[in-house]
Amino acid sequence: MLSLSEENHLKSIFHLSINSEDGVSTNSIAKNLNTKASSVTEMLKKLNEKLLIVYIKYHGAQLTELGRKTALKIIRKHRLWEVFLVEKLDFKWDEVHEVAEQLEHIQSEKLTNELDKFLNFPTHDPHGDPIPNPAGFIKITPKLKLSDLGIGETGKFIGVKDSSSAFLKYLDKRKISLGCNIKVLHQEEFDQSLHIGLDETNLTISIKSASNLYITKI
Amino acid sequence: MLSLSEENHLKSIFHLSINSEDGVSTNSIAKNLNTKASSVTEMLKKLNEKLLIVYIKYHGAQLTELGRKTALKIIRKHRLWEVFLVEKLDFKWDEVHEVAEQLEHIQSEKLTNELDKFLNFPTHDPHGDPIPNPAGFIKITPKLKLSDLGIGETGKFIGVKDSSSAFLKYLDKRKISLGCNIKVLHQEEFDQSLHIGLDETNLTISIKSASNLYITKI
DNA sequence: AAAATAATTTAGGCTTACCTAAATTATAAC
DNA sequence: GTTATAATTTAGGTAAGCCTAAATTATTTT
Repeated sequence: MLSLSEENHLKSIFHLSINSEDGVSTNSIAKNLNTKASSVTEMLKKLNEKLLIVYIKYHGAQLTELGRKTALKIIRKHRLWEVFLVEKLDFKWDEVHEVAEQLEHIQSEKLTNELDKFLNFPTHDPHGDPIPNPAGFIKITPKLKLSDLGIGETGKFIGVKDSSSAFLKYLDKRKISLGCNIKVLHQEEFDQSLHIGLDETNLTISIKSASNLYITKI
Repeated sequence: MLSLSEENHLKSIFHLSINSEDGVSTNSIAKNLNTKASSVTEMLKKLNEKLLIVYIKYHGAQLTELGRKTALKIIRKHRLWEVFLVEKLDFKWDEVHEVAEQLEHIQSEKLTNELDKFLNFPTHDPHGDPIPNPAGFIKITPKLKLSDLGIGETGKFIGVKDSSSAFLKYLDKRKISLGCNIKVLHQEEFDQSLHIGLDETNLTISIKSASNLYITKI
């Protein structure tokens, strides 16, 4: 079993890996975790010993397959809890992170899988990020925005990019809620604003708003 | 903010206080937490400093009002999570404890109170123990068993004493589930078994089973 | 390519929360 | 009320996870 700090380092390396082909640097991890480089070095040695990363002195760290799976299991929990908080406990999308950071470390496979079932096996968290399966498998697809759709296409609303309270209120007022289907009906030439069709109503949103909505094609 | 270990010590002292008028002994806490007396002594000094307990060398510890409230807030979380696990995630009553031990340490008042609301403000956990309110207030009432009711009285089923899997299956089969109302219709003189009325059906249960069911009078 | 700068690691400390063994105090037995 | 026993505390040590400052290695500049 991994310590809280080990888990956090793994997660950090995973997230930082996405935008970097080779090893993740000591400094970037330190910045990410709000800690010092020397502390990170220590931890990298330990994770290397445990075969979770490959660490070469002065050349950063890379996750092994085991490390990747382990990180994704933690991320799975994080994202499931985020869905729970938003869908069941009325948290706003910008309030969930801090709590999910704690909940992701709870150790109980049964808990995680039952939660998954209870939430009806969600595929994405409220920020539009995909939820790994129990084995730590994830299908990486580029995040699609509503503004990426062509006329006539339909997308399922899975998350927001900017989760400012102003934007969330904007969505609330227009009854645009997580999971609803949005069809792009027409685009204004003048300002690129989009006419969209929701379950019941049609409405117009700015291109700026549209590029703030993550969707999956249907 | 308290550390995990501080929280566990407080909780332990609270539970051990119930069956002892004066201070809780160092040894009993050590036994309860699976740790050594010397470690407990250290912690008692610290909790005393923080005004959570009154600790007198060689004479054990007693919770202060602050310590009691603090302990009860942790216990509130523990019991709410137990309800969640049983009611929403299909955990059995004997599977919840280990997970609730972890969940009780999550820090977020919003989370706790939203969970409470989501669960519809339950008054008791699946073991029949009362759930403190957000301020850490609890009404201590002796645990009432179904076997304590008189003929004609009705109780709400709030928990079990022995949560062996055999007994839980017994309840399942008879559709006796948490929260249902049970009316005592008649008692056999021969073996003291009870005829009881459930929401829909009537049935007979042994006195042994009846004394294993915690209820609140209605 | 040497020098300057930046990144990283090492060395050595600190705190928390444990531990064992020895010393001290309380309690029970006589 | 001593004495034996049990409970508790103190002293001193360990591991994890953090830190600062100094030393080392990489990288960038010139």
